[in-house]
Amino acid sequence: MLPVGVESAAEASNCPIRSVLSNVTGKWRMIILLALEDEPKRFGAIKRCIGDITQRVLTENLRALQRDGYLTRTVDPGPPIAVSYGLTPLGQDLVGALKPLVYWSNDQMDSVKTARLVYDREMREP
Amino acid sequence: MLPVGVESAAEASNCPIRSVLSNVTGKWRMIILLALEDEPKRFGAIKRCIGDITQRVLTENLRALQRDGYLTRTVDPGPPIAVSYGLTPLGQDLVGALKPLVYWSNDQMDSVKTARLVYDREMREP
DNA sequence: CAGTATCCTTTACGATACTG
DNA sequence: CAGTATCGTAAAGGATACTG
Repeated sequence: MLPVGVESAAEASNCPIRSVLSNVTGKWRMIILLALEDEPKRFGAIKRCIGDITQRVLTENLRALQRDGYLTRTVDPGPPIAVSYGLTPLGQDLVGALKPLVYWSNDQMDSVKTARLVYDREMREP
Repeated sequence: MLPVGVESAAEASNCPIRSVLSNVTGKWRMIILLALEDEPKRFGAIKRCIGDITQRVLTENLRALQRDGYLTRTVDPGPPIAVSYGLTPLGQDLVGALKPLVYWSNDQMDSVKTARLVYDREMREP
């Protein structure tokens, strides 16, 4: 396996997990990427598709994904203005690598929830 | 693909990404799981292996991973006390699903860093 | 429609000291 | 050795209002 440790702060930028993967994790980024899997979508469509994300946070996360090269941003000045976001080839590749993990999460959701119940019960009173 | 949207807060607990995967992401959890891939390790060994994590944060994240059923915690009361952490079968399975993504991050690290440079240059002055 | 701007709360993390 | 306790900082996110 690849090494997971670093000895200096400078070295952390050479760690793929710290420099690449940590930027895809977080609460919303995987969800946004998956929302664009099938076809490009406009800002409002992405927001409605996800449901529980605010406009400000969606904008912020779209920018970060665009910066890392996963998304394209296409502006059709209207009026009304229409901005469309789509996966780049790199983004499509990432989603491909991400999907096994998403399916795994779906398959093991019950196991994880059960584990939490057990832990919370056993740890409450010794 | 699985749906990524929710319409209520209660519904979010049925979303595998929100309820399972989001708990594995974050700055340290994948790194900790990978550090235990080959064999169980004691607390101090994990800390040395990762390098740039504090004792408090390591404890916190180990607890969370244990709670979700990915880690076992075995205490050998000393003195001196020795606490060993290892992957459960569920945890091993998760690491298996995680590795393709880690290798992908390693392979595409340069692409991502280049994308960031391009974005930062182009967005500085229009 | 697709953002910004502002304000506020929560969460994660870092640093350090102390303990069975 | 493997924590816990305390304190402070920084990043992420939520709510709401405003704009070209």
